Amino acid sequence: MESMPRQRRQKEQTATRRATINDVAQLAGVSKGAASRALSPDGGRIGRETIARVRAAAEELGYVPNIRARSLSAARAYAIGWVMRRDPDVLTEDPFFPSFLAGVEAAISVRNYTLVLSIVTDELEEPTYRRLASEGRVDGFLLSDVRTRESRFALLADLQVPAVALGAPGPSCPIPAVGIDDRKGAELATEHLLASGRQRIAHVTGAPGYIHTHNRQLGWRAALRKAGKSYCAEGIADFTPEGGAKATRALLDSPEPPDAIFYDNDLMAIAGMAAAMSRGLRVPRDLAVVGFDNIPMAAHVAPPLSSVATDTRDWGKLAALTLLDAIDGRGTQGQVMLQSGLVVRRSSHAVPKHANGQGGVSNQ
Amino acid sequence: MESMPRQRRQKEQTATRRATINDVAQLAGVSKGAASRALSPDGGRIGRETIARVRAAAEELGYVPNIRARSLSAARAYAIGWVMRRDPDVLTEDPFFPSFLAGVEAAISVRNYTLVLSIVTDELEEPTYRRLASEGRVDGFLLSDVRTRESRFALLADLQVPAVALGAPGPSCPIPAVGIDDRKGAELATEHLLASGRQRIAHVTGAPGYIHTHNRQLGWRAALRKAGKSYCAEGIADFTPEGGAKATRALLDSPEPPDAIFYDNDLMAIAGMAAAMSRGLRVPRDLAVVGFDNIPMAAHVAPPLSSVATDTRDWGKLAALTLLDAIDGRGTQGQVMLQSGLVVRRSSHAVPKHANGQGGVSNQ
DNA sequence: TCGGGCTAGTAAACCAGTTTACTAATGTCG
DNA sequence: CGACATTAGTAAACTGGTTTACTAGCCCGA
Repeated sequence: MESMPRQRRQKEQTATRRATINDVAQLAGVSKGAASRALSPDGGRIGRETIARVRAAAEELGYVPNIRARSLSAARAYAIGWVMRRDPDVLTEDPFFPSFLAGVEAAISVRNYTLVLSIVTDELEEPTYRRLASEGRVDGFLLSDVRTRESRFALLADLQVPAVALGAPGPSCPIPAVGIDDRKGAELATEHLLASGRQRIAHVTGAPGYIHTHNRQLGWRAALRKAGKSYCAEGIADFTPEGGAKATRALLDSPEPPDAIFYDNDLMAIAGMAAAMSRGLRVPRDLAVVGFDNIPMAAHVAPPLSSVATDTRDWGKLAALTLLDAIDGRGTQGQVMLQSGLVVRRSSHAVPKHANGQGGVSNQ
Repeated sequence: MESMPRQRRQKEQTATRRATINDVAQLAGVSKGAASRALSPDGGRIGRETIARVRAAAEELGYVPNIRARSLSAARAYAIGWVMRRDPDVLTEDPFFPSFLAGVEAAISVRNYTLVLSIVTDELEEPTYRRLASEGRVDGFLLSDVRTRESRFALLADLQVPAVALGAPGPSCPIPAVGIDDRKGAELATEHLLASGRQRIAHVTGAPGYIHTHNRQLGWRAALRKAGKSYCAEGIADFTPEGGAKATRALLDSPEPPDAIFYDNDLMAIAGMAAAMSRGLRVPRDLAVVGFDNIPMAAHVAPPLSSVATDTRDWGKLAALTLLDAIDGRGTQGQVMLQSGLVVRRSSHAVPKHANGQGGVSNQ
């Protein structure tokens, strides 16, 4: 009784009550149905003069349609969901986040959609998808961090909700996908290191089991193979600074240490550079480094970090648009790949020929 | 006609349709209203035996209440909103984000609430608040990045939607607030630098106009005053690595350069360290550095960065709980301040006495 | 045995929209 | 000039829940 919603049971109350379509209809002197059609953009079967009168009334009352009522009637949530699974102790700052979200927002807000975001632990991932879908909270999902063995495709088929994968999951993927060309990006980075004269180019991976980790690995390998290199030391890490630092130390401790390392993201690359430098190695002279993501920080560490760059904002925009299309039944089944470019900074500069014997200390 | 939602106009269709409360009531052999009450947690006026029968029926049908219908009837969205204003070109990675969100999610999901997140540009901020509120998309807002001259308080009062401020906006704030003690944190950092023997402790601020920027400035000043220091060089920056680097260079160029800098966040501190080191300064010997936020990266740069740490996950949780209380009318009007601690790493280590004249080069 | 209070349940109203079924008015054509 | 579309509008049904108003049945005491 005491927790009853304050807005109930009041018809003619003094307090400001939000105008409903009934109010608009009454003011315009038409029926509720006519008002509804006059306000809908594709308003069929309604006179031009009536449309004007209704719209004027709506304007005057400051009428904003109640999305809850519309949702119920249209059997739509006018919202999309994004469930991010994040290990609670590895809640690293994700550069992907803000600009990707800004892109999503730009795309969906003009269609009057909103984004429902959940950050969940492993065991809550599936229940969260189920809840959002079966309660009718969202009309579709963005699927980030697609795994190589992806259980969510089956889950979504079961829930009968459209989705768009963020990444390049390959031809077997049953849903549309919008991603960056990880493989190509990794190839670019590796080729650049080769071109700058490096002989032993190692790789520090992101967390295993993810499509993007896998594709970056493929790109690195392909570039090495094309160049006829057999050296292919690799450290398995997890996208975190700590993991990157550890993997770097392990590589440097190996009998044949690398003279260049390509990292699957910038956070690891920055931590890796720090680890190498704290052992007295000079970057880029003794060790060249390239990262991935091109976070704002990359340009402002010492030395500035080369990195593979993508327009994440565009990515978010495109992914969201694709999802809205899928929701509307205009399913583009294909996969879109955004190109990425390499931003070269000092961390991977070539060592000048004449400088080769100059400082002449360390591992040479 | 062709774009008509597929689920309409079908009563007895073979395709799987989600069970409604009518189905449950029918299966249990009771009326719709009885079923509703039997399923509600505080189900009054209903027999124990009936409750059991209805619940069994719901279980059998895999019934999940439709939030859209419930929303309409209860005049609640069962969602909270978070509108982040972000300059599109300064979409820096925000360490605050993921763990804070995880905390929010943990708090609201058990109450069956969801989070609606918007990242908007300046001019879209107010319209977004208006839209989310007047459409009835959300029941309340989290207000981040509270400004010193905050226009959103009036806006929210106008919209008649509860909100919780994330920060410590001071006693004049008309809504409850949950924040970290920025002032205390900054004081801690500054006192630590003083204790490590630094004489000229400068400050690089975050973007001006924000409460937390202001409070950190107050803390820094208070610590200096308490110690009787008159030196108080300050660079105005904006929380971005680039801004931090620029401000650092300006401070170092001044006639009386600092021997320590306290930065308003880690991103700036890391970039600042890099800028200083690229000029040949040694950290911590020539310049001690302390940041704020303690992002995971902080421990993995060279040298490892000292920083003011807060449990952002707890913060998110508490803020969300406070907002839910406000939505339910159980308004705690007060302000909660979470304590933060200092994590000391190498970037601010004291210079050993005997080492003072040892390297004996630079600015001494 | 009758009226009063209590319990458990039903039918219907309600939330605020959209859509359907129907009707009145107008226009067109044979 | 009457049959028939077409158009513009109304009233009512519908979305799927919650809540209210009402009723039937039971126990109890007078």
